[in-house]
Amino acid sequence: MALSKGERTRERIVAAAAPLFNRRGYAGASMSDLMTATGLEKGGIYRHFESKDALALAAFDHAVALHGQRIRACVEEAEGAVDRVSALANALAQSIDEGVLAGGCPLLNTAIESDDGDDASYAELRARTRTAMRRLISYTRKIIEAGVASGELTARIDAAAEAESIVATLEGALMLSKLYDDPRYVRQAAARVAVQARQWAR
Amino acid sequence: MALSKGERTRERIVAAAAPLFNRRGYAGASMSDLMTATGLEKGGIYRHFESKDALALAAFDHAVALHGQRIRACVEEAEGAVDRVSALANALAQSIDEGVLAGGCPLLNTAIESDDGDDASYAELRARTRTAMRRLISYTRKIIEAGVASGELTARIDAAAEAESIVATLEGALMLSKLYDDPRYVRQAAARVAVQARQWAR
Amino acid sequence: MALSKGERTRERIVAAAAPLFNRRGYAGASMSDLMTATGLEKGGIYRHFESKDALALAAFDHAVALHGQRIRACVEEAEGAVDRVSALANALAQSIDEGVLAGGCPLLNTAIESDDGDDASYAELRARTRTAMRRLISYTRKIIEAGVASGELTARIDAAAEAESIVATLEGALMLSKLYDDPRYVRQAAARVAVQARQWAR
Amino acid sequence: MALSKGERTRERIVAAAAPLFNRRGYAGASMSDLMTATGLEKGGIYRHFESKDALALAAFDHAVALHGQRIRACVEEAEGAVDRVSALANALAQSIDEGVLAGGCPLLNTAIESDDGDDASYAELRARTRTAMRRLISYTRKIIEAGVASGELTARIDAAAEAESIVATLEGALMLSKLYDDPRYVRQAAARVAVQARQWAR
DNA sequence: ACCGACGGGACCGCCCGTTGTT
DNA sequence: AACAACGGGCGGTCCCGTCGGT
Repeated sequence: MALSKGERTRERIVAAAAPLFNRRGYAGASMSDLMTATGLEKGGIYRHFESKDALALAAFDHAVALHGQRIRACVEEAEGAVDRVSALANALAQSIDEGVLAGGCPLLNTAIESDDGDDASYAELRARTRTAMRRLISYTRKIIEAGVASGELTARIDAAAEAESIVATLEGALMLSKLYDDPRYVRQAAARVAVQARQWAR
Repeated sequence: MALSKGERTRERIVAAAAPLFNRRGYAGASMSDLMTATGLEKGGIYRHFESKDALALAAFDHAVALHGQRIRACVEEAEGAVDRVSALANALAQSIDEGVLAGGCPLLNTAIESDDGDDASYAELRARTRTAMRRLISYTRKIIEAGVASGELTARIDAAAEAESIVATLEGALMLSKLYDDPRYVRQAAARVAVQARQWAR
Repeated sequence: MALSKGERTRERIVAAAAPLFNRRGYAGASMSDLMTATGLEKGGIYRHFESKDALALAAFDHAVALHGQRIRACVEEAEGAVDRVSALANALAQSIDEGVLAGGCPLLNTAIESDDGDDASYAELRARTRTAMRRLISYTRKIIEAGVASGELTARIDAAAEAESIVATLEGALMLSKLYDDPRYVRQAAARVAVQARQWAR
Repeated sequence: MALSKGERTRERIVAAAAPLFNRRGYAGASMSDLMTATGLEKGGIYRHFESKDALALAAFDHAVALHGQRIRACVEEAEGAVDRVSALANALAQSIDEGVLAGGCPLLNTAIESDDGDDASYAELRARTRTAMRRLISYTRKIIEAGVASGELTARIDAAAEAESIVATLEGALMLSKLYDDPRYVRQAAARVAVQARQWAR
């Protein structure tokens, strides 16, 4: 399918910018960094994005899309709610692996960086983070609800609350794993989520 | 009074800088911000700190100390492992309340901001965050262990793993509450931790 | 035309910076001074030089090149060792003339300013000054040696020592002329050098 | 004899400031440097000098006095114009020795640093340098004149011109010795001066 | 007599963004 | 479509000097 040269360049820029923003943060990544990462001069970048903010948003969307795709891919390989919940936990846990998206889970990073209520330039980034996080929680909830509907999981659980808890636990564990540069924390958290899912199945 | 004028000013600066750094991040808070926050000119600040980095570290230590004191105070009011674990969860959950320390839990914030391995200026901040987080987890573990030792809690649990899980869950929930500006997430997480602690008591 | 716009601007900056550094010294000339001298904003200058140091080095090289060219031009007009030595002395003496290079002999200035052993930022400047001075002395020596070889000058003189002495005398006299804003000292020194050269010819 | 405590401190400051200014230059030595060199706080220094300029002038005078005393002491040990001229040359050559006055001959240094005609703050320093240099040349001239008057030296020489030439040569050689961190240049220059003085005696 | 606290300003370096120019 | 040149401004740091205190 035909992307024009300009569109391909745009994609290249976004793909190069995403890990950079994810590692250094939106404010921490400079146009200089982006220039070296993309191999383009400033003019070349500004041709495709009207501002650094606009590029940051595109890069964030790209990162979130990658992140979401990987999670959905893992989940859809599994069958049944228990396995799917486990798969989702494992997939989220893999966010720390370099190679997936350098810098870890973009939702976590952006949620923390863009939390300053005053700053206007973060508003849109924050809004998108909220939406993406909502989607992640909602996706988790639907997996649980499907399990309940099919009878695989007990009806006594509150799917919405459990979904929030799962995401919170995993993101918190991701933070610890990043802090200590040690995957143990997320792995353990993912294992716990899997255990709990199995308990819901009894 | 034991503090000289300079020492008092130093404390004032640190006290004013701590929430600023905690909200805007270490890189995001500028010396200009610090000047307006402290009411001092740049020269006055640099009299007490040899660099912005040094001030940031002092402010971080201050924030962590405040954070830790508040938690310990809550915990020590409670009796018994179950209540103490619940108290700790509630105390951590209060980190989002403005008024305690604007900007939320400093450990969470710094862990995320200082995660770029390359940056040399973050190294010390990161090291201190690790130590402080280790202490928080360790403190939690000791509460559980004391409960096990006294027979209040079942010996079947792995205190270290549970402590890590509790902290991860609460920090992850703090992130969600900050993202959505809604205390619901942390409150729910704290409630869950309390429920689980009660289950260990049976 | 062989120079691009950027290269021309770079030359303009160097040409404007050279007399400024030569007059005020490397540390004494500020970026503000350079901005007004070049008519560019800081951003425009930093486009062409990565630091003030780099610009200072380029300006020094430029000054030395100008200085050397003028001397060589004077010397090459003369025939015979005696006249050439005299021409070199006169050319060096002209270093004080404003219009040639404001601020006097760059070798003298830089040798004095960059003499603090501790300062790292002066190291390269100092190294280049040494090289340039070595070249000046060496150039003088070769003129004398050529005179000896052709039989014009007596073989009893030590060309290397005489070259050093000539340069030392002229530079010292330049210093006096600058101090008193009076060309008498260098003129007299140049005259002496010429007299001595004539004595070598007998 | 009785100097008050304040006067002694003042002397201490000047003695500590002199080598510092001589090495780093007037502008290059900061009040911070002076504080560490003197062991005093800023307030302690400004109690005795109304400005950095005033201290610099006092330090310059001190340096020049030291310098002059050493030279006169060397000269007065010698008898006869030839030996005295040689002694003066040797004494001046010793200016490069650390331990005498770190940073070399203060006249040379100040003459070069304060040569920017525009700068008002250098005016007084420059004026004093002129006076001190005039004195040095004049002192040299008088030694020669005394030799002529006593019949030790030929009357065919122009004492004033020879004095200027001697000082110029030695200062120029000092510059070379400082540049290359090699006493050879000044030593050779001093030897040449001695040889010439002996020729005047025939 | 000396210390310590602070102000206000200048320093260099880097930032992001715009505008000609290939 | 991309580069290269440049503007204007803010970043942290260090400067010199004053002034209240001891």
